[in-house]
Amino acid sequence: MKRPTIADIAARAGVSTGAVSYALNGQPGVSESTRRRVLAIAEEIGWNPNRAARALSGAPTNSIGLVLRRPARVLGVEPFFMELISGVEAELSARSFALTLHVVRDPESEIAVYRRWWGERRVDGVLVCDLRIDDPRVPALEDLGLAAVVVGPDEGAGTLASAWSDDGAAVVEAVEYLATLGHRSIARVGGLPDLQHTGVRTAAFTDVCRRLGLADPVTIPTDYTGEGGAHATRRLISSRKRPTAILYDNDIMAIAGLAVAGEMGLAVPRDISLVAWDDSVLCQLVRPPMTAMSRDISAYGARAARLLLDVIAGNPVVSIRDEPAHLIPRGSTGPPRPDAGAGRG
Amino acid sequence: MKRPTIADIAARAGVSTGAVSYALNGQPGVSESTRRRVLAIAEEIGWNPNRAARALSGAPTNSIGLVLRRPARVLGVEPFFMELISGVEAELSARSFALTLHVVRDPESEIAVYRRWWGERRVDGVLVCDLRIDDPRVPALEDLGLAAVVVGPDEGAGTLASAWSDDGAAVVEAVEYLATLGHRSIARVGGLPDLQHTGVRTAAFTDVCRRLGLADPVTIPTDYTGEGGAHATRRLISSRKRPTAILYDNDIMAIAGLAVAGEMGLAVPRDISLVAWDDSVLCQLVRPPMTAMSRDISAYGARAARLLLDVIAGNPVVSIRDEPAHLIPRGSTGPPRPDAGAGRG
DNA sequence: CTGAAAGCGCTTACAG
DNA sequence: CTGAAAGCGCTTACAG
Repeated sequence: MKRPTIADIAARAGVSTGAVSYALNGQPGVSESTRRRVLAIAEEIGWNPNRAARALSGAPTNSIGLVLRRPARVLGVEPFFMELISGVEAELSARSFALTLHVVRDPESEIAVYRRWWGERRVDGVLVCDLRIDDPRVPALEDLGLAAVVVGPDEGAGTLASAWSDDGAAVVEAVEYLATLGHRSIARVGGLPDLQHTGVRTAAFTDVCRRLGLADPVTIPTDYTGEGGAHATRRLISSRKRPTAILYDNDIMAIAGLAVAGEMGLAVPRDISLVAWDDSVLCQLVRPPMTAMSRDISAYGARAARLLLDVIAGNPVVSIRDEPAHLIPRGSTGPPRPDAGAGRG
Repeated sequence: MKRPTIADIAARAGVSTGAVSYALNGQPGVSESTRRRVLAIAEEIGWNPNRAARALSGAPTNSIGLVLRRPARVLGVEPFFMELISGVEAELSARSFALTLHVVRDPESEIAVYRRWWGERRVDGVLVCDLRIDDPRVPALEDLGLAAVVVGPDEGAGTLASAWSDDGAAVVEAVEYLATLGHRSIARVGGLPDLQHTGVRTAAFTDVCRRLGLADPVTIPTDYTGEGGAHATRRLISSRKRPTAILYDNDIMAIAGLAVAGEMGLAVPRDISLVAWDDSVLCQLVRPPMTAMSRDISAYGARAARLLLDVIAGNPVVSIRDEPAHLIPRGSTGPPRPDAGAGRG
């Protein structure tokens, strides 16, 4: 099939291509009757604007970019990203924006992709995930002047807009819940330690444990994988001061931890309580079902996408703070046994 | 920052923009020394080709599209798609191709997106997933002449190229394994029944059960969700002719089935054996770990992407048949108890 | 080997 | 309200 152009429409309608352009774009400069005629013809011959031609005349490309830098096997198993993408998509498709996705290996390639996209005029803006401490992407994006929204806490986002929730408040909720159940020794299996939001959670965890007078707040850093979670759980369970409750930074690790507890002869929650972060259906599929910090990830994605579209439209930059994750109690948490914890025996 | 153009390079090098273009694209028409000078300047000023301008001159857009039509919550929890995307990406980024992703609700929108992409010249080709019986997308794509590769069995793919594995062979392997363990009554919890690959599996399942003289091969169709899998499992376990083994069409449903079996007082694998399809890490995180049909999904994605690039390049259309999934035995399968199965009691 | 020019399909001041 | 024309940044025959 040959792609119809505005020249075809102009010929049929007996007007200039300029008039057709005005009519199609709802600009003043054509009579109502001409506009209607043009619109009808465009519809009839199945015309679609050639993006390249529009972009060459300075129009936005109507697409945004997302670069992910987690290993493929983590991406596959982490429901987080796909849920985020679903939410982003819901917002974009309503406005006929496209999402361009790229998976890279290292931070340098990530910046190189931004530069290339900017140079190629391939995207109007980007969503930035997994912000790190002193992330070099922030100044790079600021230099380029590429519209960008950080999906994460605004700490370290520089002049870029950001959309996230208060992870610190969520950590506090989880710890206070466990403390109320009677736990005095709570450990945490954390995500990648150089991520900004991991830092936020770790700081909040340390603070609230101190404030509540709990045992030394231990956080074991991991890479978010099931193996990482299993390994950390093994270490915690076999440590001299075994905690009575563990808070995990995602749900894959929590479920791995549940299996490890079973292997090591501990009953959940009688001997140890486990709390997952992120509440994908997995948490309800295991036995006992996992108590989890639940949040609407696809809503985050939608919110971030909307913010990015605002930034692209030139609206003033504001950062959005979404609702924090909230605790859904299920079977994996309960009061500690009076004699539980190797530190007390 | 202002984007540098070939005019900038031409001015610096003291040649015409045409010469710059030839030099940059490795075309004949410029001397070696000029080429080197041009390349050096382009590198120095950080030039990137403006995609829009190139596309307007008929160049490919160097991007491919993928439209997904599963509900957002399924996408999030199904490791399949993200793994597929990882594999596609691995192949694309090596050649500087971009992936444009779109999530839609119904088949009509899916075709509308193809039409729009084609009209806009937004992508050079598309990857088509979840092919259905008499899928209207196939003739639509054939009409448009948009390069396309079906990720799935070639049944129903028409003149489009396809890349998939022999799901039938895999089903046979699973059933023969269970039969060898002594199972005579095997049921299946299938995926969406109107998907082509579900049909292939169902046909193979029916055939092999008949060939081995097993009990009536029952397949319960589902929507691939954990709830769907749980519901189907409940039905099978409480049916008068309770099977001694169940084969699931994905791993989420298998894990849901494992939980249901436990709730209903059945021990796995003593009372019932369960086999998952797709072997994400989830299968190893539950207890007992799940026997699963394992396949390298990201390799499928890479293979399909490579094939699509071939099609875009105008190479002859060939369909690829990858290695079938193969069985990884774990703790969720074993011999049936002599008295197991309500049909025998 | 090189330059000048047309053209891709749009948008948008600029004249009428 | 409308038309003729320039321009976006490339590519590519066409002359020299």
